[in-house]
Amino acid sequence: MSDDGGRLDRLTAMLRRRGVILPAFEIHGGVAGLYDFGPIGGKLRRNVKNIWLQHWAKHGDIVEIDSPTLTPEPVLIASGHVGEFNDYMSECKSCNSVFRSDHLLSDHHPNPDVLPPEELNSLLIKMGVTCPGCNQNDWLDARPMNLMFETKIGAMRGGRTAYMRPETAQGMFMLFPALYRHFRNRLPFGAVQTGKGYRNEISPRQGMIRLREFNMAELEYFIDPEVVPSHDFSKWNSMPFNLIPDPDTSSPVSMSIRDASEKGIIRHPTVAWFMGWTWDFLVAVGIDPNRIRFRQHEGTEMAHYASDCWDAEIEGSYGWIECVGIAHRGCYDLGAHENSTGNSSLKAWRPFQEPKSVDKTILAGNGAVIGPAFREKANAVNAALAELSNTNQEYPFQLTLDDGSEVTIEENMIEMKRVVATEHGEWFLPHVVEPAFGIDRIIWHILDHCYIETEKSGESYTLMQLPEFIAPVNVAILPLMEKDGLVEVADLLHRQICSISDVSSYYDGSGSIGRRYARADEVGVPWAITIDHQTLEDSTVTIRRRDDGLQMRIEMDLLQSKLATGSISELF
RNA sequence: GCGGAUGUAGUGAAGGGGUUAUCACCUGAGGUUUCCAACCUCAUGUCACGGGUUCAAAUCCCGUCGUCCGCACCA
Repeated sequence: MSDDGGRLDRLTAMLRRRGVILPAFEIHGGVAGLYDFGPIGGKLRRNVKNIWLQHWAKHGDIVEIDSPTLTPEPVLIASGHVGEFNDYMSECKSCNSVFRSDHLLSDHHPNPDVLPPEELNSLLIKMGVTCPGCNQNDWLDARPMNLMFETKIGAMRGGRTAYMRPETAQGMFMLFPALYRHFRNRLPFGAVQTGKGYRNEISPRQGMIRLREFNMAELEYFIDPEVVPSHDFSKWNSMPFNLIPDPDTSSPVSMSIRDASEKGIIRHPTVAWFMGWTWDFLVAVGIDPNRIRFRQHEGTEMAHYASDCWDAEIEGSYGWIECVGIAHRGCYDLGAHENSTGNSSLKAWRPFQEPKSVDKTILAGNGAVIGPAFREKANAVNAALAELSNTNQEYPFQLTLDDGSEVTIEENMIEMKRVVATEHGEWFLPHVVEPAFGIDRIIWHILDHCYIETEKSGESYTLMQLPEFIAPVNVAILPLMEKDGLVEVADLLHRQICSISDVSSYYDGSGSIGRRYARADEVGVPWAITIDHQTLEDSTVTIRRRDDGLQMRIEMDLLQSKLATGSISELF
């Protein structure tokens, strides 16, 4: 937290005053961790989301989907969220401090996070673990702290338990079969989704940084783990990234992502490739490139699903904050959903280069003997026999079944079978690389980085240097005075500009012209259009550039066509 | 969840058991003004919510909720 002389306070006050971002439900007292996007903020978020979507859509193999926020419990049990977000907490009876039970036991057990609550309780007593606050050993029973919002599907009693989704990713996994068909069974492909996620944080702090309801934007990119990807890193070659690898393997470096990938610091090329695209996106929407770094998760902090994870962190008024997580999730999710449902539609087909002829001899059970001998276990015995690689057994031998039990196999139970088959390919679980963006945190840092406090004729002056295509309002329409027929011309121009798609304008006729320029600058309007008496004569207006106040005169028709094509800046 | 601080116009602050609650900026209306926060006049609050004490509460007390800081927690 840098001492910024109150800049953070002035920025948040401005964001409230101007309707960018403000606490939600304030007249009822407000709720921590819930924020409104006002008229300016709402459009800003829309623009950021649209650019994000377009950033991925242009790859050609990534499509947008949308799935419910309300998620039935079994989905989140399968994904591991019900277990993972159920950290157990122990409360000290004498001083009421609360700690994570597994953290208290970290010196007494190799991995206490796997223990059930009864063992946590007994181990706390047995090991004499004392409260870090008051040094007493007197604990209430550990109870789960579930960070998900729970609800019921079904209005009456006995509905199904559900949760508000803690991430959007599961929706993409549920849609894997539809995506696989959509892409004609060919990997790699991806799906993106933007929307709300929910986490019932214990104590949300730091404004927009930790929210209870937040905007996320996630991409799931499905790949074949056996295909070595050939990504083109050339556009980032001359651009060293600030990398903070897992301290166990390497120390912070500044190097190109291609080199980091080739040296194995980034463990998978596709992760490196998405780091590049992530960097492009962040810079495009107005994040200061010098205040971006990528930090690799250490083994211990890696989420339950990830095999490598890099966070894009952005430096702002709250220090370095992780705003994007790029995780290699392996086949964890698709496998987990297959296992818990028994459904096998989450696989992809990998054809062999050449069809494989399989000509092998296997041990097959003789049904007439095995059936009567093992009865209900007969199927398991046959399955275990089929998996035996050694067909030259000495009889009798012990066979281990899937459930761990052993049976004795006699020679008369067995028939040698020769199997001839042609295999054209195989089914496999795709791996997935997931870049997950915290939209609110990114928007916060855009505002933080673009908020400029300067001086103008001795007075303090603020301006929001948003990139043009992010700006919530594209142009401000300002009649020099509200009389002599200037209002009518200005109002018509305003409505004409608003009818151009993806262009927004606001009309401002109150106060001096300088004051109105200042108001527009404060919320980052890139262009201010002034209607004066000359406009009435020749249909020209002046256009002023936000960042330097430079003005030029232009015909209204040309202005509109330039706005429609987003090419105003070419005029200067 | 614990401890401390705190809640007064759109924003930021001052005040404080007594009738019309201050200040600055902002915002709106009118006037004035021919291009960078000019000026003049006027307007906007039941002082977080609920209860209590009192003749009288924005002020004192209790509770609730929120916010900030510290602790703890945190993909």
